[in-house]
Amino acid sequence: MVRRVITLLRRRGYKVTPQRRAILRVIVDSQEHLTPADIYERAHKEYTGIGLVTVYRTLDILDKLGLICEVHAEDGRRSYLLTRPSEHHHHLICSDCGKVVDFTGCRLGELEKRLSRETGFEVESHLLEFIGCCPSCQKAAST
Amino acid sequence: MVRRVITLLRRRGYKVTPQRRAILRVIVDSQEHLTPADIYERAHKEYTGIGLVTVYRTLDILDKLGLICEVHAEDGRRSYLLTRPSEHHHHLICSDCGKVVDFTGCRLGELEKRLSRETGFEVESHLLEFIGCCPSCQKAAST
DNA sequence: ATTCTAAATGAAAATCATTTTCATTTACTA
DNA sequence: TAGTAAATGAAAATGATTTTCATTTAGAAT
Repeated sequence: MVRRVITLLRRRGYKVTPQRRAILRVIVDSQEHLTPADIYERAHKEYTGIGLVTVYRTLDILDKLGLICEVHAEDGRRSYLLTRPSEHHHHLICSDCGKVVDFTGCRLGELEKRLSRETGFEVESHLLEFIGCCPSCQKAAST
Repeated sequence: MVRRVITLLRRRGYKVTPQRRAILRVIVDSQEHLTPADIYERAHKEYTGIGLVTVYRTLDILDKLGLICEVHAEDGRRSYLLTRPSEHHHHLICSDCGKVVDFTGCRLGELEKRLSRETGFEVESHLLEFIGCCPSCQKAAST
């Protein structure tokens, strides 16, 4: 996984630095969505010589290459998640603990067509997120 | 419209100040989505003795009461729009000029049920935004 | 009408995430 | 192995939002 991304980076003319490796490893190893600060904290343990700025810059690149994707947190902060090879997907976010579950199959093509027809917009993309309470937080809440 | 909101504010125990009236009038008079700074600027013309902080605070209240709703801008800034009485609606946002068009009828109930079944989440709400290019920006772009 | 009090306000400072700057270092090409 | 453009880190800048706190005020109570 990391190897795949590294190859892609090189092919696109980006240099592969220890910082970028560390950041990548953190993202790949985690199944959660992480804020830049989270990633910094973890990567820093592995490779001390790394700055938060570099994390931001690397995340920008990875995002641009479509290797990670941004999650809109409710408070406006951003966080990132590794893009699954399945491409087009959306998030189901727990409003309590922040856990993120991916899903695909949004079936919004029909709606998109309708909107184009009715408004004249040329639709480029969409953002779909469900907010809810995950099973373990439901359990915790009922205690 | 403004009157309706003012009544609601009073009923909920909020005081009706000239600042709040000015902010309300700005929001009701505008069909666009406005950032807190936009609202401040306009309200300030009408009622000079108003601060940006008060705008933020008032927007928080109006949002909490469901009278306005937040729009996720792509750059992470927020902006607000009067909630139409039609309730549940979503946005179609022009990536070029930022124009926002509301729409209803998202038909996500089916998907929501599927997600609940598959993940055990208790879905509370969802966020759906389409990003695209509005007719006038399309025209401008082809010039 | 006047008094009273909790709520609301504004100015300034604090926060906090993110971006920019710039001098230094480094990955990779030739 | 040397040369160069890209990458880095530290610090400063930015910009939106929030907090603090002393002062004012809306609206209830008298």
